[in-house]
Amino acid sequence: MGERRAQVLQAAIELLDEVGLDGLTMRLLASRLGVRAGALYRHYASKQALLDAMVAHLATAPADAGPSPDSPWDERLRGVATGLREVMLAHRDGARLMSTFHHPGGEAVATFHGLVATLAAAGVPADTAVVAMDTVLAYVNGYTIEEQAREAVTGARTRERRDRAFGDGLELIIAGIRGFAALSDSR
Amino acid sequence: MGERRAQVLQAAIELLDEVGLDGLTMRLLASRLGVRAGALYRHYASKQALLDAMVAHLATAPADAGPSPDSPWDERLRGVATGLREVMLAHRDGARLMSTFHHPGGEAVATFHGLVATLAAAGVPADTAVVAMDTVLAYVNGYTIEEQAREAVTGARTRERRDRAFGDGLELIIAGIRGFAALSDSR
DNA sequence: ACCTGAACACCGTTCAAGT
DNA sequence: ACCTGAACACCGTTCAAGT
Repeated sequence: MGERRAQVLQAAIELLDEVGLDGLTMRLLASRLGVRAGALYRHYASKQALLDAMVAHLATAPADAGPSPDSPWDERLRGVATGLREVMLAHRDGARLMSTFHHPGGEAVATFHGLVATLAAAGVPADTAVVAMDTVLAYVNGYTIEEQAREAVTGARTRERRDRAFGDGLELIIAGIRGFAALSDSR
Repeated sequence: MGERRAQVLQAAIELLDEVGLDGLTMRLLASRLGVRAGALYRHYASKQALLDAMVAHLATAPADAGPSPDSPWDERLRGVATGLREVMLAHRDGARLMSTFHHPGGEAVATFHGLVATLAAAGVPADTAVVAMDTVLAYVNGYTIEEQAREAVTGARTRERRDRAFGDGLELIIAGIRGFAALSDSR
């Protein structure tokens, strides 16, 4: 059934990479599919619904391939953070697309809670574990949105340099989490 | 000379609070001023130029009133971070507006370097100080963008709760900076 | 100096009607 | 099931011409 629907979604993602989020137009997308704009509304109720579907699809991409679930919490946290950034960087304006509207897609909630549980098991108090996750996610979103915004204007900065800068900030936050954990450990 | 120009800018900011960034239209703005859309282009070369002017104006708002420049670095850092969030929260879609395009407006660069210098003077190695600032700014941007995005959809969460969550994450990062500083201190 | 009128090249969305 | 044609109510932007 949702055969054509999937084709529309894929074409939309390809078009995103070509023209960016602002250039992504129902009319242009329709012309790529050899169809008039109105026809798209048979498959998606609105442009917003299509964008939501794109986010959902990109978020369930290669997913993790991160460290195994029984690795130490800091390694798992690094895996989630860099994985999330990777997903965002995989497509033009990916960070802006994903951050603008994400009622966190089900599976994301699961890994979130799983990681919070891991932190808690590793000695981080439960509420601090939640703060830690929220902080890391805000950092990743903020860093990557800026990264892609710059990219569009004044290129420069190799991927290597950006990876290092991102990792440095992440280590800073991890060190903070460790400090909090140690603090409540020795009470 | 730039008399009318300032009126246009102010009307644009008021309209932003009323209708949000997506509702802010050259035609609607013009009608608020009792004028046709084309007339606005005598004062701003494009909508983008007007948005840039809005960012510049909002960024130089109440500014800081933060702790004095000879306070300890962590207090100053808290001041800058909460001040930045405050500026963004002061207007509807403020975070999105400011993050989308900010070639950092001159004065912001100054406080940035000043704070890096303060961190360095407090024993943080110079390069770690830069990482610390970048991390804090990414965190503030990421946190506030999400905060305002949620606000538009599913209200809830009192201002108090949001302030506390923001502050908790900030303390986590500050703890991380402290750890880095102590690490290189004792080498 | 500032504005109008009118146009140009676009948008998202709807809906009868076709195949 | 899927698409066309055509419309509706919008956009940003330009530019002669008016005062």
